[in-house]
Amino acid sequence: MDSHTHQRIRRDHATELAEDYVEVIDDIISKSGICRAVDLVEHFQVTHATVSNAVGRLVRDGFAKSQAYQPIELTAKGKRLASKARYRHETVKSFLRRLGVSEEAARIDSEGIEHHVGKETLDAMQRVLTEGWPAEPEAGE
Amino acid sequence: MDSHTHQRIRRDHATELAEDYVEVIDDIISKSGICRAVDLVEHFQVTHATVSNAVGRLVRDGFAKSQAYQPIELTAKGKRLASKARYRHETVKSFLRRLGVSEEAARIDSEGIEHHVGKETLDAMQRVLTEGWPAEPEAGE
DNA sequence: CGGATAACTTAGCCGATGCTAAGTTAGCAT
DNA sequence: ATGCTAACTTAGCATCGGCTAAGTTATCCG
Repeated sequence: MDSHTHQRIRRDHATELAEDYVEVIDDIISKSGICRAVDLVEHFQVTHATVSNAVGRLVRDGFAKSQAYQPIELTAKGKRLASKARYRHETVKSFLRRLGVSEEAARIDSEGIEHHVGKETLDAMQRVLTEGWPAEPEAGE
Repeated sequence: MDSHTHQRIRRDHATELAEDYVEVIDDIISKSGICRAVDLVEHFQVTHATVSNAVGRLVRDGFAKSQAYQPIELTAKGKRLASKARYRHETVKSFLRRLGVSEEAARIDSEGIEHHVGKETLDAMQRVLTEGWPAEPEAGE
């Protein structure tokens, strides 16, 4: 295992929460028009203070815009991240369903897995969804 | 998405580093007889101080034993966690290889994914490795 | 045996992500 | 219009996982 792997994992962790947030914010805006902090409080089951901090980081990093006591909006950059995250998330979840995993387990595991799936793996999963399983390496039993 | 999912993900994160550490410690002990902090420094590409803190948490949580300036050992609990982690890790990596992902990408992605794979998903991956792909849902196109 | 050097620990810092408690603002209802 | 309540922010704290810098211990070599 090379020396860069763990550094990549640490870097992934740093953006995970941002991805989760923008994905959920985008979702809530699609469904109900606006996204308030209280919606995120409910969704993530954390306190208002935690959401306030997290949204502050999103704004600082250019993913969201917000004025005090006003609904949260995404920047273009935030929307791009959201749709990338959603694509990965849905691909992983559909793939797990296709693998035979239950809806419940696929929902839970895809949340955790989506942030660690590189392009190659994602493409392989997508290929299964559109073209079926790859060939067996041997004459199968 | 239910309210417990993100709490589970947060809980997973808390044990991720412990899993990575015990897995690597166990590995190094298998290969060279003893595991020193400096081996972990090299492996994870972090400083001695970071390793010292991390090992302190492992000891505190009952996964490892260590005396100052002495090699690190695993407790029975630590060894159990290590072999669980290794099994998951290898299953995920082999599964990705079978999916057609390159050795390099499988190695990297399996590192991140292994911590988020529940029993059901793990079993499904294992089944593919031993029995081949599941049936297609429809008459394929 | 006595140093030099490598290995390790400790102290103190930072940022991320969580919390509680307390203060502020917005918005509705009377 | 005033006041209540819900929504939000701010302050201050903890833990984790990084870091640097400085101190301590072990070990090996001459």
